[in-house]
Amino acid sequence: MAVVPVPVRPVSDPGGDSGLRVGQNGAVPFLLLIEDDDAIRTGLELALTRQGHRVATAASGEDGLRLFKEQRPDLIVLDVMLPGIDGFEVCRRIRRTDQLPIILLTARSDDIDVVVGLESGADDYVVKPVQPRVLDARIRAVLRRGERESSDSSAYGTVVIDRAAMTVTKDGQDLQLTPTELRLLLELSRRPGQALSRQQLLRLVWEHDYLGDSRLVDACVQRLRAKVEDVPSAPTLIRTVRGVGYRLDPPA
Amino acid sequence: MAVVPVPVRPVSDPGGDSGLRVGQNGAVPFLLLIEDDDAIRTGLELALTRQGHRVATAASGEDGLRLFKEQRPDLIVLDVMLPGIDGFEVCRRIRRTDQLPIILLTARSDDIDVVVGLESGADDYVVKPVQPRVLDARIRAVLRRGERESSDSSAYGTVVIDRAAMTVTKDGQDLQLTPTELRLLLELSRRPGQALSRQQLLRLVWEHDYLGDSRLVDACVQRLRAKVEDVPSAPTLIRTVRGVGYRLDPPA
DNA sequence: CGCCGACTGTCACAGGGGTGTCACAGGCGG
DNA sequence: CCGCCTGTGACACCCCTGTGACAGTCGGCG
Repeated sequence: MAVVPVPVRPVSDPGGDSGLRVGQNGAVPFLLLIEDDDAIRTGLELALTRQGHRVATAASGEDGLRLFKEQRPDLIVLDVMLPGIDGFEVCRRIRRTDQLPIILLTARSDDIDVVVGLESGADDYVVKPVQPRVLDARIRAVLRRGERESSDSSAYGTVVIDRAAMTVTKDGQDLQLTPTELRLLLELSRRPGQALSRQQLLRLVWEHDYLGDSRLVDACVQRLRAKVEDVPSAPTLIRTVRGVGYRLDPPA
Repeated sequence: MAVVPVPVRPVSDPGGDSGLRVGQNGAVPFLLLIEDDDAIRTGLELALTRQGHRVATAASGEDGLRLFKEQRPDLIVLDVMLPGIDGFEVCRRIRRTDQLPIILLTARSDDIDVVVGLESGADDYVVKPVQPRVLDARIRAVLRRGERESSDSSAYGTVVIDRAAMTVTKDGQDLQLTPTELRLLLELSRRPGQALSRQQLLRLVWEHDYLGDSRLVDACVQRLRAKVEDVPSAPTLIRTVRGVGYRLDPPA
């Protein structure tokens, strides 16, 4: 029986991405709000700005498309009922070339509209009236999804852990970790800076409660250090916490 | 773990066709539906199956988590009100280790719930009662984000995969791949650089959940390597990820 | 300052498990 | 009827892994 020992990334979210994926970690999201109703537009702009976004606004589909091309926002909040070209069409035109997240905003709550909206390429569909904090939550959810897909690897100095490829590289070249070593490193890297006891590591990596004392964890840590550390005898990544266990130090 | 009274149905397959549906955006989505209400669960399972998904179901949070670990679905539809651990908690636990899309499903439409739900890591939040076609549209919208826009042809060194022509060439001349070999290579190439477990590959290429251990995948990989690799005994394209499965390396 | 105990690092080795490989039989279509 | 593809089981090999013993190190205490 071939038990898969390490969590495998779901197949539906592939590794790299070729589209432009803006909105980095930490950076302030830059939104484009396209809405023709002055009151709603101003109100939402204010609310979203308060919640920490940068907001550009447009009052028509044409303006919206133009502004989109100029400014390259991270996300678009798009009203459906617009004079001229409507929201669905704006959405489709943008989707012909770009992949950025689009949230449709509408007063119509017909199910068929939801389906049409989502099929024209939108990522979410929100019905007015909407609480600003709800819209904010949905914006963050959509942005979060994008970040997840583009960055599923973490770096510790020159050591890079790629969870999708299930590989660990150091100075760009592949470290040939064994399955157990990889699991150990993945579990440690899931909680950077946090000390994990041998007991915890046994449960997490070996999946059995082991009360007896053996040098199992130590031996595996040693082998891992031999591959990961610059100077295995003076480890800087996988630190020993005396009396407790081990801890993976985040990069300085 | 305590035995849960409600039986867990592993997988229901949308009947009928099993042709080469690798052409466009790939395989049938595999969903996990976690919902304790029998009527709703059965209804949604039927509806989603009709819409072309493969669906596994669970009636409690515990069952859901267990099934999730076993089956590795592409997406989870998760009821919030569950006996035992609730949907929010299930969501958070899954998010501790995995990135797959999660859609929360609930009868409560309080704004605060939406915010809490999305912040616990969900990708979308749908209020019951929901039209199956709306849920389907939202599922597809969420999955669409994760799909890499795969071009019609991609090159891996001297090996060129032409999705339109459904041919694979090496150094310009046609490799006569068998249907299964072709599907395997196409599935791998849809996620370059991502390690896929044998179980995932069985689901994607052979479309059945096979828990027993046979050398099926290995044998097919071997045959594929014999045709694709320069030195089949030292593969550079289809790499083995020990303890996990296989991975198609993107060109350097 | 030095001793002592407890904890940790290190290593070699034997056993086991995962993977590559192959041959064969059944299935399916030409 | 024939040939190709495909799934299966067997088998060997190699690497991984757990274990125990021992040495080295750290901290505490007198």
